[in-house]
Amino acid sequence: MTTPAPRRPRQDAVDNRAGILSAATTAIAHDPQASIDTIARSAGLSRRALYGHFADRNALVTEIIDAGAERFNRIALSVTDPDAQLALARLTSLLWQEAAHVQVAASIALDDAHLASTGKALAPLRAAVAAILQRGQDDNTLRTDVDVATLARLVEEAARAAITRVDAALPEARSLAVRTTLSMAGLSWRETVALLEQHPEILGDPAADAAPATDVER
Amino acid sequence: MTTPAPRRPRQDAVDNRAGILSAATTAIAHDPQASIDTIARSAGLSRRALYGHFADRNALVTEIIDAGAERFNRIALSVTDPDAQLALARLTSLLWQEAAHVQVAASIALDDAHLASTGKALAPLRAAVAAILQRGQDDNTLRTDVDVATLARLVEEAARAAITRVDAALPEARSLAVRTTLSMAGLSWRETVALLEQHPEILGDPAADAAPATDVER
DNA sequence: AATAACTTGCACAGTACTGTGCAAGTTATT
DNA sequence: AATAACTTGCACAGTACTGTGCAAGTTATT
Repeated sequence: MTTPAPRRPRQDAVDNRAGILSAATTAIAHDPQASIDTIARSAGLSRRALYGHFADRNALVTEIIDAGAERFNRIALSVTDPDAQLALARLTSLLWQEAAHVQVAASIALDDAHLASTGKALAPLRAAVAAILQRGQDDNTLRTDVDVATLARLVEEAARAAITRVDAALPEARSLAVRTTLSMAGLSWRETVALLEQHPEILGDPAADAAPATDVER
Repeated sequence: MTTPAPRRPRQDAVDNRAGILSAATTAIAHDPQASIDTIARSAGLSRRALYGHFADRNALVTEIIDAGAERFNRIALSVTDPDAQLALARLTSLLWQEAAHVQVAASIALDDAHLASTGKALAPLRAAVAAILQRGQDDNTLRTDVDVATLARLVEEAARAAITRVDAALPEARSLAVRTTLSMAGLSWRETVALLEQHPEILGDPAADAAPATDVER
């Protein structure tokens, strides 16, 4: 006998799998301990069907973490401003756009059960942040009263607070996240406001082209 | 028949009750979902005995929240500096001393199950913080690019981050908590360092009376 | 010394899950 | 139209708890 026809997965199954991941992302962002039943039902499936797509809860959570982490790490690599203040501002602004996924990371990252795997997945992002902060300390554009490792943690927490504890629907939410992060990095609020006025493209304002002194490479 | 002799509780029972509260404070700070068994055993008692002192898990948690909140609220009332920057610095410094209790509050406050009761208990503290921030915005000594309510949340999160995410055993932990809070309130890190140099008593350093210009950088 | 107060250990009922097996259905693909 | 792939619903075993009752033991207080 030959190999049994290797048919590829049915389209509805592919969609359902994606639906589960999406539902789980939302549900877990809301409550890291959301039950399998809650997730399955909010994806329009039975609990039993979910186990046809994921071996167990951990497999599902791991896949969400990895997917989210990959987006973050990709963003981190895309930020290349030599100026540390600008780099930190741009990174925060870009990450904010991924708010839904960031919230998952924020929730799971605080969950002891997955601390280790989350940490590994986010390593590139954290390395990028540490590099930016180190650069800023070296040329004295960011605070030097805290060592880089501690500063990285504080900046991460500040960003997390701004993203998870402020209504993302507010028009100034994104700007607030950026200003919060820069505050934690040592700038006064006036410096931060001035910086963002000089670089309106950081906040992705489409009507910001006509701004006075915009001269940043693309 | 007369009333059955109203004897007061035995000393060992009083001690055990206090021991449970103390063990629960520590355990819950570490993990808000710590089980009754874990708490009872770490207090050196059986799970069954704990139920002799508290009706259920909620009664225990409520008592911890209320006790912690009372300490915080008392501290908040004791801070009377007219200068908003100083007031915020002193408040943070004093609260930091209650680290163990702060950590419980930090953990429980993030726990949806007790969000409401924690909020009610901490209302006086939050009102005091809001008053300080409002004062600082009125006389332009704190940032005015964020409304008071949002700023209060961000400052609270910054303090929480500095207290829970940094090793409290480090000698500079307390100073760090204060600097973090002031950063979030809009000051640059240099302004913060200067403020603390001018008011060494805020950090409660006993040998800081004569200190002219202690270098904070390392 | 007497005794009320307290603690322990065990059994038990209840809750809220996770993960698996299986038969009976439904649906996409060939 | 045939069929492999998928989903459902149900039953079941297992885990990790919470909270209660009760008998037997221990300890502080009178």
